[in-house]
Amino acid sequence: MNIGIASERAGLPPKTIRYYEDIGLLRPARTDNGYRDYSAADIHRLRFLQRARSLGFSVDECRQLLSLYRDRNRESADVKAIAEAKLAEIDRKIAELASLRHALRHLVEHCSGDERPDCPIIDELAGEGMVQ
Amino acid sequence: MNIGIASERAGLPPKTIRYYEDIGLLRPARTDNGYRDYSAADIHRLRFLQRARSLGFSVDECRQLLSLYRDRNRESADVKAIAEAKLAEIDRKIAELASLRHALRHLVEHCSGDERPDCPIIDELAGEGMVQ
DNA sequence: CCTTGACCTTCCAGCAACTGGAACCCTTAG
DNA sequence: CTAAGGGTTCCAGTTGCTGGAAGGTCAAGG
Repeated sequence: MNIGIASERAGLPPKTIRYYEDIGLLRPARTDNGYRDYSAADIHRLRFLQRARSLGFSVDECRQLLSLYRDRNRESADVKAIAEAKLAEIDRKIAELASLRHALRHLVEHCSGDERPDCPIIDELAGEGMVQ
Repeated sequence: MNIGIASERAGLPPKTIRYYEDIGLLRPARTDNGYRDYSAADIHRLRFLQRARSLGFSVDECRQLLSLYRDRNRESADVKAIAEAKLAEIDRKIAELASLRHALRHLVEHCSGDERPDCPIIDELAGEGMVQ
């Protein structure tokens, strides 16, 4: 199966698929003319990657998850640990964004947003504002 | 004032300050020996950048804000527009992370996390799970 | 048989926003 | 005189792709 079809089936752009091969996430066969030739198992692997990436796992975490996937003797705790670490990371990011949002919202609410030059947002950025 | 002191005063690493100069965000004087020489105004500018960056503005948005800062005839609406766009972007990111968190949380809760190999997280990633 | 177009290949560069490191210069204290 | 602790430049690497150039391959149509 050529990369175009694989791309459709996996829901990933061809460029991304080649990139994943470059960094060693999969190694499809080649036909005589040098074209990549994807098997059903390759597609499976690509879909696995697509799902894991869209769940926020880094490429390196995907690598770990793939090797756990192939390991018939894995302990589910190993997988859970990765997922939980990712969950904690997502929580941290959400908290950070929420606090950012809070500060920015405060500034925006105090700015008249008209044709006059007085602007509490600029004042705050310049270090003269009332928000710490 | 040397870059080390400027770094302390501005709360930015020297590397970052040099980088900001590289991309044209400021242009400090130089002393005879070639060292950068920061004025009080330079420090002010650096602190402005530090605050704006930590509020989530991109370097390019910082550039716009800086030019609005220097423009005595600016309209506060211009600044407010940038801040509001950033706020909307933050909201989008939070929503995306929240949905990610939801999906991941669901998976983690269904994984026993013990020494057995059965793992709903892996199953889902492999496309055999019950979560869409 | 030739061409056209849609594929495919490789490699190189660039995005954002720094960060690390090498190789070197300047200044000052012991 | 030397060593430490500044400073300088430039190059490379980070993450996860993405765009583009230059060229090979293949099937269909004139």
